Amino acid sequence: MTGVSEIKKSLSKIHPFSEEQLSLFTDKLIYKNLKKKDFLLKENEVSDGITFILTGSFRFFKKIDEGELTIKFFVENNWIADLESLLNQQPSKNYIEAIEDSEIASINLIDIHRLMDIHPCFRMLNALLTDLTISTSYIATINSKSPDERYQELLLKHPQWINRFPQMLIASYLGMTPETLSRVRARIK
Amino acid sequence: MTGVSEIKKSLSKIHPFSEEQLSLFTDKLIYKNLKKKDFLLKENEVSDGITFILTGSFRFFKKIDEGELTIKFFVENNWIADLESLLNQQPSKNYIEAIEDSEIASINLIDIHRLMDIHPCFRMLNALLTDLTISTSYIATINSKSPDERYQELLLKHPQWINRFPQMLIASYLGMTPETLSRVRARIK
DNA sequence: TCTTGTGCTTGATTACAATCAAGAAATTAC
DNA sequence: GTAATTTCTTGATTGTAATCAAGCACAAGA
Repeated sequence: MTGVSEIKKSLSKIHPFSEEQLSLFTDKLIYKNLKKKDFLLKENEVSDGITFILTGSFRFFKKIDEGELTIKFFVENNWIADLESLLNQQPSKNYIEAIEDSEIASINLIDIHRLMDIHPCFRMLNALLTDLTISTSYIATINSKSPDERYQELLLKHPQWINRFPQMLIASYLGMTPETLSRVRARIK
Repeated sequence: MTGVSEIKKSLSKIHPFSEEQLSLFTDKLIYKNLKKKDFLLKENEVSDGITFILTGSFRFFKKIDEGELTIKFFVENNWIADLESLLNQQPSKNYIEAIEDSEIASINLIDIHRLMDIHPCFRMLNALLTDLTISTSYIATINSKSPDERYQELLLKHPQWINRFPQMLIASYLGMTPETLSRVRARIK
């Protein structure tokens, strides 16, 4: 039970790869278990590939002054990476940390490039990158909505996150203090 | 004078393409002139390629409620695109508008793919995508710095922008009202 | 089991940017 | 070149989220 089928399913969504091609890809995967609070990537490290989350969850955050700013959450059956660091092979400005104990499978950038060289169709893997970008919607929400609206938007888009992750992290993601989030919650439900 | 040399220079920065390869690329370029306030991309359109700015400037923004949120500025000798729309070929949630009269050269996504199929080294074009992402630093600044600090950071990073673009756009980029920016400027210099 | 610590809530206060408003300056249009 | 429109500045006021603070709930650890 390596969870390889979920990975193949994920790849099949972006392109109708043949079973043989899928296996070429999954043969390159490196499996790992991370404990809660382990880091997948730290500031100044260079991201060396992309990681599929088999089980568990992660947060993508940035250290600022004394605090931390949570930029994204990632849960099982999704790919995760620091795009800025990965594409230009430059030191990351961010952290990726396991929120829960997690099982992951990673593929190296070098192996991805080799695959692309062998089968041009693997350039379709680029489509995976979209989910790794910071969406303009997120910025718009943070920037122009009230705390109440931001929370309600999260309730709509990712209701599962709210009970799964500590409120301080949710608050950080929504760009407000834990106190404010607590009051928002009291107001809303 | 097509400005093709600037484009070759830009490509050479990401990979040592041969002169022949560079020409294969530039042969596919489509040139165009845009007037101030013309749109390169509008909401719900699907981005069909990437564009090199030969002269002029653009702003990447999103409509929110009654207003607009400027997310990025782009000036000459840089590539521009809506990554989210381009990679997944989905309708854009954003606008790209010329701030000044501009000359541009665009290459189609289909042509990029063809190039990648012919010469695997063209997969290095992916490195161009980094500049098109929204950086976590931007979010951190918007989210955790005071208006004064945000302005000073812009003074350091992009001093040329401040006189080149209208203050209402700068204010929108810095996530504050034009009134606040005006007061910040009065305080700071 | 008790202790220690972390996370969450609630309260009081404060700081500060948004808003509303009006006039000046600058740009655009005719 | 003048009029018209938009942008920028300055002022007064207000709303609201951050901050500071204290107590509670719960979990982890000894």
